[in-house]
Amino acid sequence: MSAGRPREFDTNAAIDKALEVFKQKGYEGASLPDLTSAMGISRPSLYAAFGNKEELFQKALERYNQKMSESIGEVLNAPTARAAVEQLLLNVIDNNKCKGAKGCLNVQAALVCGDNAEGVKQELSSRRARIEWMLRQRFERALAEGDLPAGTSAADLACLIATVMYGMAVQVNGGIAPDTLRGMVNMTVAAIPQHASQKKSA
Amino acid sequence: MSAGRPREFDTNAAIDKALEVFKQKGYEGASLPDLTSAMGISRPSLYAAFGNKEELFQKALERYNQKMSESIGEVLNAPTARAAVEQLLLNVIDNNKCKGAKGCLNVQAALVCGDNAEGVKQELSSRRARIEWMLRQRFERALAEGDLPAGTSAADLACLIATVMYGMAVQVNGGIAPDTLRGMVNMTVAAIPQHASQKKSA
DNA sequence: TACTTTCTGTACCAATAAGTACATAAATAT
DNA sequence: ATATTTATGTACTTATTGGTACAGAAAGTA
Repeated sequence: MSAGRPREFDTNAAIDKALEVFKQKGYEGASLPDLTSAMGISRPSLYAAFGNKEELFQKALERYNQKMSESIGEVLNAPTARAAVEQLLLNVIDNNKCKGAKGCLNVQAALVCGDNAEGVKQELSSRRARIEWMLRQRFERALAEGDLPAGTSAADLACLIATVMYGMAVQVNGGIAPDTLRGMVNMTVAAIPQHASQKKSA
Repeated sequence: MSAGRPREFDTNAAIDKALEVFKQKGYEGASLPDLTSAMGISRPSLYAAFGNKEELFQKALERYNQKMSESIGEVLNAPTARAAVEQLLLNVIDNNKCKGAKGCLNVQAALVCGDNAEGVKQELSSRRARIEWMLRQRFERALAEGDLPAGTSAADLACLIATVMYGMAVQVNGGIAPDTLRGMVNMTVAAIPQHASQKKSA
């Protein structure tokens, strides 16, 4: 181990605590006292370990998106686009059932902000775009495999699913019981184009 | 006219200016200097005329939702649920084509916030619920009229359309070109249940 | 004209924001 | 044991936040 007094807290655990605060209050709404008290460390320790508030946020954001990408990547391995989307949206429901901050960091951390946080806002927008791109890739594959009917726009479908996901983040953030979203998830899944032969009657 | 020096600015015009700022930067992100400079009035004038920042916001919010309700109410007069939804979502696109702050005040003004703004956040949530309720009412009527197939859940459908609307707010706020949303609006409209006899082939 | 009422602008206040200086504590390296 | 390196906690600084006191200006009323 390198010389010097060892850090008394676990860096990743601290980041996870910070992530919760950012998710709950947003980037700007999370004050330094909010963060330090949740992380259980003093202000100078935070600065020593993470640089500053924005760098801390970026690290939390990176961690969040790493888990997110991994989870989505797994889900998109489902055999059909339809099954993948269903699991994707049901996961959103599940992830918001456990106690803790509700919603999606990529959506709500800085949807709007003061001038100082414009950079953060843009970063979030690009993170969302990345996820939308994953969806699109999956749908293009489905199209190539004949899983989705020819003529379907992978881009439009990806946009729809992403849009529904963002909307779900707003809904759960607003306090809706996650399970209440089940029905609308089913309708969304049903909206995915399929070949006439696959359609089941109501 | 009542005695005393007359106000040198138009109250409603000032509120509209404030509304733009709140839409762009959110309730907390909009600083007093941001507001006063946009409104073209001094800080004490703002306080004299509107009370304080939160009251000003509430007035802006009320104005926004008044226009919103009116517009949605009109759109929902369309003969079918499907036509109503289509126009509703196309209006979202149109409203974000003109320059100015993008998105929806009810969604982004305080999706997350510091402790002081919890009240505002809740108010926004209830404003959204009110709009969702309008949708639901319309769908229940459609159900009663046989416009929507029996067995359709008006609540779930209202939830879906509202969720898509919120998601669209996130999308346009993130900088997407409004027209890019056209395709996904079409898919959303196509997702509205209809009788088998009405379905047109792809 | 004098008086009252209300608005406007400068200049301020207390509270809080993010960020840091510095002395001290705790570890490793020699 | 001593020196070195790094972490910690108290206490501070500067900038900005929302909010206000107060003097002066502009109107109506008598």
